Amino acid sequence: MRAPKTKTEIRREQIAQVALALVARHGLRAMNLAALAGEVGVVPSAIYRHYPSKEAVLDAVLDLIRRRLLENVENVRRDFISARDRLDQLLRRHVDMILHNQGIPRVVFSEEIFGGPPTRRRQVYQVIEDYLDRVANLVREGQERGEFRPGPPPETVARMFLGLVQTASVLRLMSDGAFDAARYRESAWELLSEMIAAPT
Amino acid sequence: MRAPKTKTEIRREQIAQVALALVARHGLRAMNLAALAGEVGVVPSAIYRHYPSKEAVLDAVLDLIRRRLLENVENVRRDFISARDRLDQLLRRHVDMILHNQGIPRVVFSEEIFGGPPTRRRQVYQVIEDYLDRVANLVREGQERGEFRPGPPPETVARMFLGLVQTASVLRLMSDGAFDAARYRESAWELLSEMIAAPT
DNA sequence: GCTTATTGTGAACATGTGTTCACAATCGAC
DNA sequence: GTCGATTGTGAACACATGTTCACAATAAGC
Repeated sequence: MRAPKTKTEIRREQIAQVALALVARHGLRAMNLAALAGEVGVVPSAIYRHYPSKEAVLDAVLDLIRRRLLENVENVRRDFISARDRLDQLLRRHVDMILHNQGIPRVVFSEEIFGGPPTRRRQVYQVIEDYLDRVANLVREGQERGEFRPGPPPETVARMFLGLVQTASVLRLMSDGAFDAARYRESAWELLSEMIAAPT
Repeated sequence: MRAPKTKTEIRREQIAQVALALVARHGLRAMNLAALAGEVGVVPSAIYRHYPSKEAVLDAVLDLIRRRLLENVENVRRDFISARDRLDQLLRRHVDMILHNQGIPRVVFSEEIFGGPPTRRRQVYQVIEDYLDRVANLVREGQERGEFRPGPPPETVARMFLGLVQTASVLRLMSDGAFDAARYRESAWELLSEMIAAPT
């Protein structure tokens, strides 16, 4: 049973997506060439027709993640006006995304990232910083409009925001899904939004 | 150059500590038997005189981490009275500990934990839950004493507390030490403590 | 339809790493 | 000091995994 020949652009995309899905289900370690090729329906050496190395596949996966993260911010900007709504919805979507695709935190916090070449670490750090910047901007705008009180540094709030997602995803992963991430998000957001809100 | 014979209890302890240090410096992947044995000053197969497997060494490392984490809570309880001081100091010490020994987050969030046998994941989850319980208790006591306002659920506050540490440690790791974790802790704690404080 | 570039295959190779085992050195009890 | 138990050594093994390469099948251009 030979796999049908497919144009390399399409295969590249397919491989990246399958890779992300693999990581989501069983961790980065499960993203080995045997499993990856198997899931694609191809033999391991065929991967090298489309990527020069496994490292390159990982890069593609990281790019996939980057795009999805920043896309969330843009969508929220488009769909909502008030800073509070935007943050609320962004948190909601970010947590949802991570619950449905645990590959993202698994990749971002993985050994291969920390232990790998410094280039990759910087690359991932850049993605996170980008994301943090945009969240901080949402906060800053809210302060300028008088929705939020001016005291809290937007960068700090953005990082605490990220902390909520991190905690939710780690506890979820650790507890085998038993941890109720949605409820935690709700409860924590109530406190966080109250913390930054303008006094009534 | 033959290594001196050492009683197994001492070697066991030594191996666990060296293992944790190795992870701290270069990630869990660096904790392989070659490096581990080399650092101990022994040949790889000698490790098996003291541990039945590498898995068992990891277990010992986890136990080391568990002890250090809970020890922090106890010390803070002993040294301070007010709930606010206790939380402040605990956060301070926890962040310090992680900055000085990044092996801890590296182990706790690593692939080997998530991907390994469910037993180990539950074991780590238990440690985190224990820790969260104790932090929640500090918060609860503060509320009962009137130091903190009664609204915020102690469990949520405890998880947000953990989120601060997580974010600090991840950003620190990612940025190659450039991220100023101490300043973030300070800034975030100011917001968090204000959030839970009793109205003046 | 023929040619050429592209994609897929299977086998082999290199490497890193956990583990076992027979043997040697050393320590402790008597 | 002798003897048995404990600890350390070196070599070999098993296994997973990334990678290469010669060859086969297929798609695309003319």
